[in-house]
Amino acid sequence: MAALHDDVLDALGRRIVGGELAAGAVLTLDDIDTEYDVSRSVSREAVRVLASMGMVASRRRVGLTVQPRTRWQVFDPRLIRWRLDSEDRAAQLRSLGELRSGFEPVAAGLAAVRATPEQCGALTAAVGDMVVHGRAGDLEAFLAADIAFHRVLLEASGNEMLAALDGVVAEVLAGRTHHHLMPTRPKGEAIDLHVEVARAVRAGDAVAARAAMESIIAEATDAVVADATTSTILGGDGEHA
Amino acid sequence: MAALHDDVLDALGRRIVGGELAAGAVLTLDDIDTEYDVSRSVSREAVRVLASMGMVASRRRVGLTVQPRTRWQVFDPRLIRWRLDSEDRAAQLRSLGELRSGFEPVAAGLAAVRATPEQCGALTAAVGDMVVHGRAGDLEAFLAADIAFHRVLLEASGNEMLAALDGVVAEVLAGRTHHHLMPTRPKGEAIDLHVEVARAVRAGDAVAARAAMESIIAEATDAVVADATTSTILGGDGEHA
DNA sequence: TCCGGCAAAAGATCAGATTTATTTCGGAAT
DNA sequence: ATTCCGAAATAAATCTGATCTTTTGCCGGA
Repeated sequence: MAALHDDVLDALGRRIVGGELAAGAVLTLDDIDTEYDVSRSVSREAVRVLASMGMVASRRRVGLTVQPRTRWQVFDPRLIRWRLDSEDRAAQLRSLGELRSGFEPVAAGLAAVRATPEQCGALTAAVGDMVVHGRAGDLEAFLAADIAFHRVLLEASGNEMLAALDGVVAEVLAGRTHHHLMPTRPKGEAIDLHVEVARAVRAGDAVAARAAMESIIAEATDAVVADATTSTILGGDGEHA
Repeated sequence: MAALHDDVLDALGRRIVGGELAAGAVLTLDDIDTEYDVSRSVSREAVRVLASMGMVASRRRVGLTVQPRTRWQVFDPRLIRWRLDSEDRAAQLRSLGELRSGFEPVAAGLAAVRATPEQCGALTAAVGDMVVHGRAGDLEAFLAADIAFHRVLLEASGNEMLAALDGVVAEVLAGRTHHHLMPTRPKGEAIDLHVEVARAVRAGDAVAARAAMESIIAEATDAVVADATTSTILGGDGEHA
């Protein structure tokens, strides 16, 4: 399973995100052919995708110009992944968090109106898992249940654009857990809020679902901010290269 | 300015969005070469981008399989445009509207905290234009000012993902105006709310900015719903095939 | 019935020809 | 002598047709 052009795409994407290839830098297909020892169509296909993400622009006689960040399609999951893997991680998580505070309450409100019985069941099941694993202190299992909960909720919103953001939410939750921005044992009140969202959705209470979700996000934001403050006091968060 | 592969990409994208090529349908590069009378790398590059948007998946010996909608990268501006140009327009506008009700209030709140003096000035100027053209009943000029207002606000949020949604908002606003989901003359109260957002941002009042923006969206949603209801009563909205 | 190898189908890759936009150089007019 | 215009040179993307590789379905034998 080679996927040569995919390798080149990934390598170039990371170099651009990482800043090695800054905005305004120019390179040619020939450079890429030589550097990665691939043929024309391989470099071309990689570059074509990069161009479709707004990261480079190609002009005859000039070459490929790296575009400024304002042109990037920042909702592309690949780009999000690259940024999360780079020194940009903190900024990316902050952006995603702020975004989430906007759309997740809306999704909760819509889900209360539109969720099918099956989705209500899945939501309840996920909450049950969160309670169990939260009490047991199994962070990975808790994370999985948390991700499942939010995924079902977004899907139940009946809005395909909100549903498409499930990957974003999963990344944020996973990032928080794996970079130790979570308490060693999930807080009881956070879990209670998830229980409340599930209840409100089952009851068809959009206002309550929305309010509970807003509290979840607010609580999460506070937790991250508190941790960041602590890290700063302690002299860094250990994430920078 | 040929851009052969871009033509093929556009044609294929529209066929998939339009439903002519439904999920599960398979086609081969050879089919594309023949049908559009282009050579391999042209079809390949078009397909590569389509694959990066989650619309098709390619497998050796099988060909290109059109993917179900749940796999699509629905935040890709190209896909949004295709959907807005297709019979899917109503659903796309609804999705975008719901999404907007989530993130625009957040953006307003952040802008109140982060907007630079220049951005405050641009916001005030845009609001001024809205007032003038709204009173004059010049819908196109009003639309342009409206779009400018929201663009500046999103940019002032200091969050590049929110800023990247400016195209989405512009499409929604333009779609509403051009498909006559707006009153012939913009409502005074809607304009007043924009004035209030600008004032709150200048004053650094995040809570007020957020609240005013929520009112703007709610007002807009009501207007569209009211129109849709009227259209239904009148026997259809003219958008269905 | 099950296993292994053969052959075809289709995507993946390659080397090379073509097109186009920029730049530069030469000549003429000022 | 300088500036302006146009044509030729050139660099780089774009496109083409052929070749390679992998996957899968089929067939024959155990």
